[in-house]
Amino acid sequence: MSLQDTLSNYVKQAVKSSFNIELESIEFQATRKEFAGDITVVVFPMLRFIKGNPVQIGETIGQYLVEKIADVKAYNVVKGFLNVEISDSYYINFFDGIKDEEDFGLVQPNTEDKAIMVEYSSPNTNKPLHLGHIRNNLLGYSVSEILKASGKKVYKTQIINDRGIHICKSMLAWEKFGNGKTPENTGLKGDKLVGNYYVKFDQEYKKEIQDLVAQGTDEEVAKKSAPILLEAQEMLRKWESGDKAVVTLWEKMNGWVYDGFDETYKNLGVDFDVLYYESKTYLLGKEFVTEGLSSGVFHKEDDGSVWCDLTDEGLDKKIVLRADGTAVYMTQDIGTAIQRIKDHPDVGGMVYTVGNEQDYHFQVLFLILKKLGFEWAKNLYHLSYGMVDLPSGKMKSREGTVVDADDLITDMAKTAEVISEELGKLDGYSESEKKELYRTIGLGALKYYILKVDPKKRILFDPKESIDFQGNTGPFIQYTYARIQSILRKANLSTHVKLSEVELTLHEKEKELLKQLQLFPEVIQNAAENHSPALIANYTYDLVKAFNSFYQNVSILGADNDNEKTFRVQLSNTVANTIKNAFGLLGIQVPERM
RNA sequence: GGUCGCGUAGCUCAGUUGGAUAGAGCAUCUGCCUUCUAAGCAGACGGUCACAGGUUCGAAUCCUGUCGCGAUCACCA
Repeated sequence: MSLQDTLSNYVKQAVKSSFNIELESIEFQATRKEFAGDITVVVFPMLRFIKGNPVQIGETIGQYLVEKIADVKAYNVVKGFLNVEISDSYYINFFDGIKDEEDFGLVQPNTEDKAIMVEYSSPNTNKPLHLGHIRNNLLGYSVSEILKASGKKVYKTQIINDRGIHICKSMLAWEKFGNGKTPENTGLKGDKLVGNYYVKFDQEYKKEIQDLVAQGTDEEVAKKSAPILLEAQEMLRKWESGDKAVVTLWEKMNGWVYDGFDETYKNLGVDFDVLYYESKTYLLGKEFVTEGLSSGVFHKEDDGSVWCDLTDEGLDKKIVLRADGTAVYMTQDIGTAIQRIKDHPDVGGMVYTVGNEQDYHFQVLFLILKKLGFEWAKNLYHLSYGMVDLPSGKMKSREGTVVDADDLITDMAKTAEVISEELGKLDGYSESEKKELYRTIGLGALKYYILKVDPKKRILFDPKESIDFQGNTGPFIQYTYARIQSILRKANLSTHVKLSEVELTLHEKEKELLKQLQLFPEVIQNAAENHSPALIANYTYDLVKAFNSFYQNVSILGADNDNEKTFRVQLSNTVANTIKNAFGLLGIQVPERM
């Protein structure tokens, strides 16, 4: 039983015996630094039930706790706050329990529980990944890992948007202007090559509009009648009817893009368990529209289009099938969701990592699925995140104002290299070791920078200002981990002392560290419930701050006696493991030296 | 205009179920490298928690309104 539960029980008993009142719950908080004590019972909420002076009530409870609980050393009351001091032995016992647990805080997946499917990335196959995708990927991957660590089975998935007019645009431009260029004969990454033709299409399209306008055509008409656009639309029709040549081209170019994406995913350190392709799912969902029609969830307009009326829920009407009977985005998403559950019957809920511009879409989608009567529909969560904007405004791939994912990763490694060279700590390492290290540090900086902020908030990214490596950053935490490894290398950890059987007085800083460590399992559960890697990042930073303060002010290797030394080395080791576990949840590696 | 989200130090961000005097980093300034890695530590400076009401023992946090920023309101995806 946790300390808080124990205390809670005894506080209730104290109130029962002194005031003859049954309290349902007790409020706790960490004691502020300026007061003596470790944990604080807030008396104010009890005033609702107990009439009296909060200080007096606090005193009464405090006395009871000291008498009944061995680990409660002392107490003091300030206004309505009962500060309770916990004995060192409690912390030492706790530490004895976890110090050999490599996986402290992480829970094995419970196979009884329903699994969760997490969708993220979901790119279009006509252009390379950019900074916005990086945020998406890091969030989705990290939330998956956090859910796993909280005891859930997780499937990582994505829906690849491999069809549609935008794909045809790059295909058409390649056919017209590509001159047979391939990733092989140009050395270009496949997604980059294809992306170039998407930009090329847009340039041609704009040129044609200009020409038409110059000839006296109305601009709006020109936008719709530019020959290259008509050609692209024709290509889409051919694709949909299964035209051999078009489909072959489509397969070839998508293949290039997938190779490019795979490389980026690998560099980013993310992966997927199961893939869905829009080309295979876009026709799904229609049968459920029919079903929804008969059950009255949907209704048909005179022109044949099918709608879902959500005005009772405070939302609008939403179209679920076009008048010509073809599927829209919503139809496809309904179908895909149902298909996923069919394919994976153990899944009981899904998380969609998609930008906040689609908040409304997912609100409607979830509601429709609920109305269609699916049990799992109540366990759907839209992990909505803010855009990553540049100082110049939005990123637009067509206009080339994007921060490319691959370039950014390379730049980060380069910055790590410059800083490392300045500090000159890596002398004696081979070039390949150094290179690997720069990558780890650069990626650590990038990932932490993105994940430490609340997903809901939009991020302003200034490419001119490089991401920091000092302070609340990934490299700072990685650095602390590397330093602990250095301690462990120099200390001989062979002595296995059971700390609870040894006389040991805790230093103030050590106690702070232990308190911080204790929180880790709780933080993981919290992060899983809130789908927020930021909680893990900020926790890790606090832990590292506490360790650094300890490290700087307390000699670890030069302790007064062997027991003290063993304890401090073990404590450092446990902190290192916790950092590693926490960073694992963020997908960040920790280097042994740096 | 309707709906949703955000607004905390000069900048970037934390702030648990409403709790004590609002917390970090960057930047600026002061100390600390002959001791386990100074990508560090200790400290100083910096706040009308956008604004105005309300709820209560107590509000950055909950409610209402106003302002600012963003997103969204397609038979696009």
